Amino acid sequence: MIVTIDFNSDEAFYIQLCNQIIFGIAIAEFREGDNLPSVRELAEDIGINMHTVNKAYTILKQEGYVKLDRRKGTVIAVNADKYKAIGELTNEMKVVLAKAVCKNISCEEVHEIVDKIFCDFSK
Amino acid sequence: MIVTIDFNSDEAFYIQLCNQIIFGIAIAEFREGDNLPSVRELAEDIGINMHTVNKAYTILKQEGYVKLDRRKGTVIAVNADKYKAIGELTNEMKVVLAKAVCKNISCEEVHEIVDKIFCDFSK
DNA sequence: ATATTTGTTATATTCATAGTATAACAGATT
DNA sequence: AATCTGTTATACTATGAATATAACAAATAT
Repeated sequence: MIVTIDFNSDEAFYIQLCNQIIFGIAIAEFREGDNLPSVRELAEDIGINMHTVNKAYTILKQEGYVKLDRRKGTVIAVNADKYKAIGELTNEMKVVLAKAVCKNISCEEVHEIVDKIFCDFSK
Repeated sequence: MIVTIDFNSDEAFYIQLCNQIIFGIAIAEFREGDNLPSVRELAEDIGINMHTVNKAYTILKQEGYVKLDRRKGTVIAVNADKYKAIGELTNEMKVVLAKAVCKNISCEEVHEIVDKIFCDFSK
């Protein structure tokens, strides 16, 4: 998978990295057990500092998307604490859906968007 | 509506303000034409600086949730550019739903969460 | 008319975070 | 022994968040 950085974005580099790797897992381009490039290698590839990549990896580890394997390095390992995940998802959705309601987007229209996104992930 | 600030949150004050006011519109606690407290009054009430409140109001104006009425001050006025709103909603949902997919949350479970949140808004 | 309130703008300061840079360390591999 | 992994420490720069004081134009109220 090709990880890229938008240097003009107002989003922090380490956030962009986290989101792209999570995206990669969602579309199954990264699979359980796959190892990510080393912090130094990835930093070199995309032209940013090693510590910024390390920060992203550390967060992904805390949030249960990867783990450290002393043999391979950082590998994909999703800790599916579903109960916790649903709670976090609900909170994030509240903010997003409040905007939708303000803009007169209906519940049915949201469902359509959800279906479309899920469909995109599985192909 | 009572606007509050979580001083221990890692979210910026002005972001918290924006989200709460958007929330207030979504649950119809704020209605079209209602006027918000003045920047100085609200800042005084919640114990933060005037400019921080002004920053939130400026963003809400840019994103089409309020407008300036020279007579009343800042009033609720939702600019429902639905086409644009759906595009923004879709982008925000992609990030949130990617996490959901990683954590094995199904499309149906997301629909249930969406319904529950929409239900909460309309009461 | 005068005083007050509205949002807005300008300037300056403090503080936290993001990102970079160089260096070193413990485990594991080659 | 040399090389790779993530990790930690320290230091620096730049940017944004939040505060503080001050002033301005437009509208309102007395």
